[in-house]
Amino acid sequence: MNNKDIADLIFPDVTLTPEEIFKRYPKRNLQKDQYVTRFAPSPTGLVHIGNFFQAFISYNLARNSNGVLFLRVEDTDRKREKAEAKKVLYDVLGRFGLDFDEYQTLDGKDIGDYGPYVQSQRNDIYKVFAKKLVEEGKAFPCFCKKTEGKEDVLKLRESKFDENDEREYDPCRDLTYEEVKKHLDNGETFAIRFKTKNKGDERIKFKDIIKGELEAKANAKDFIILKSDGTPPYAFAHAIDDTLMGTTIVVRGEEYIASAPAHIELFEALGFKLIDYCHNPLIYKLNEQGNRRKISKRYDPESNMMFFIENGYPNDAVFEYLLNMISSHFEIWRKNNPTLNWREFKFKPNEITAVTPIFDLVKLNDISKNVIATYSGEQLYNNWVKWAEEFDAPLAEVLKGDREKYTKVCSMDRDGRPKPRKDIYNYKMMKDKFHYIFERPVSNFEEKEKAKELLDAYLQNFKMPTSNEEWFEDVKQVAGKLGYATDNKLYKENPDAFKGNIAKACEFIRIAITGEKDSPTLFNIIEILGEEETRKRLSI
RNA sequence: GGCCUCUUGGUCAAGCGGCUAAGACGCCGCCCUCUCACGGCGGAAUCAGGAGUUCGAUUCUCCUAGAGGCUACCA
Repeated sequence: MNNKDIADLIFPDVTLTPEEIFKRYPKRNLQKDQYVTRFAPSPTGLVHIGNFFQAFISYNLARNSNGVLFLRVEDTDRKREKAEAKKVLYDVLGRFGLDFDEYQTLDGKDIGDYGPYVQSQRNDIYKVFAKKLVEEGKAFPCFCKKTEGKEDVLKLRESKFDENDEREYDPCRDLTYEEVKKHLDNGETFAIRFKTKNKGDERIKFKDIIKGELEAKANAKDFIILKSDGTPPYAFAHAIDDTLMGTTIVVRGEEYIASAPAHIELFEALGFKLIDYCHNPLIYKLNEQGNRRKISKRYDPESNMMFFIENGYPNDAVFEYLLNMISSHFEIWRKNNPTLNWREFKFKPNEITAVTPIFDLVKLNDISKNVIATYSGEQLYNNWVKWAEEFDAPLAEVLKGDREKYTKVCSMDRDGRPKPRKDIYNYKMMKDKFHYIFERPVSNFEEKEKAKELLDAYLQNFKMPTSNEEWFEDVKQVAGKLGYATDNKLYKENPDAFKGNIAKACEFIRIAITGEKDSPTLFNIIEILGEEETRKRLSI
């Protein structure tokens, strides 16, 4: 009895051979610089910014090289699988408009020739290769008790710390046919483990596109390739799928560097060609002590991509921010090409920054301000309404109730200006920003008497201005008569001779109308509010 | 415990053996006769520490420290 018999014993249903599988996955027809990349998330119920970051890198590599981008859903961990999770994944991807060349639709239709693009539908394929490895003596059935969950693992690890042996050979690695049969007859379930050929003292060199040449201890562990429920863990699925699907470059987080030696040994055992790895840094945040820590879904709302949607950041702002983290050349490129779409920016995988970026909301806000500054008032209005329809329905009704008015609000200090205002970084903040448009503000004057004097005088001769210049002339006249300086130079030379300068006079009007000391050009606001409302606000 | 990765101003960073060590965000000051914003000008602020290689190290090597990752029938 040999390995072939053991293989047939444990995989009686598997009749296909790897060759037959390969026939279903013909080699892709590619030019030499075209990349085939993939996004391979496991559906967890949210899209994490770190995963999205990888997706976005892959997206750019594929698009910039005229290559192929596909989506593969890695739903092999049934314990973590959540209902609706896949829907969430597709929803978020769709919102950001990341389009894939190949994927499976939500209702289960495969688009592309290399499917199924969902791992839970590929179990038959994995088994064929697992059986082959068993036949060749490169893998074996293991009947040991499972380790499950983090706590098990921690305990296991502690017990291992005492041993100096680098090998982790499994007790079941040399079971005879009879022993396997006996376990089976007892009704025991089994997993399939890879049988490492290493002894624990070998070293291995491998290449990472971002980090360069790496060296590490070679794998010396009989790791699982098929769990007892018949599904493969990450390593095995990765080897099979990325080979069959013709991936040319694997973008994944740097937490996988440590397991790369195991993956390489697996590829070799399967007779597969190695695929280029591109281990990108994880995204971090700074904690209170100033240390880095992985951005986490528990404490950092911005780790969830929905954060940006809910707060109304334009997609392009998020993309530009991500690009900024991917490559420091982007910022310079952007400066030199202020009007081009970010999609025009090309980068090579080896140019991806090797150091862990820290998520910086302030920086994102700055980028977002610049993106929003390129919008016309009308565009901004439309985006605002679209956002509000989903996240602030009452506001959406108000905005839609007077399209002309609110388009004007959005146009203030924007349309017809070579250098528009840059103080809006998301749609959510706009309601607060323009609160004085929606309702009369509370006005707090530091010098109420003086303010009233000026406002009364201004109101007395008030007529709706037709231009900014006209408006300013009116204010100057009224203020001048009351003893305000209309010439700032004169005022600076001798401030005591005046009640204040024209800026002071404007401040009173501004506070009366907006409740704020800062606002867009007052003339525009008066124009939007209309004569009646303006008069009301001027009388205090 | 072992293995691996990373370390330039507050943050993001350029640099790839020879520089007064770019630039961006943030901060501060000045200018721009309504504020804010925009814009312009200017300012403070950085090579984790220690050895070594070299005529010369931010750059190469080693050590130390710090941060992070992996060490699951999770990805």
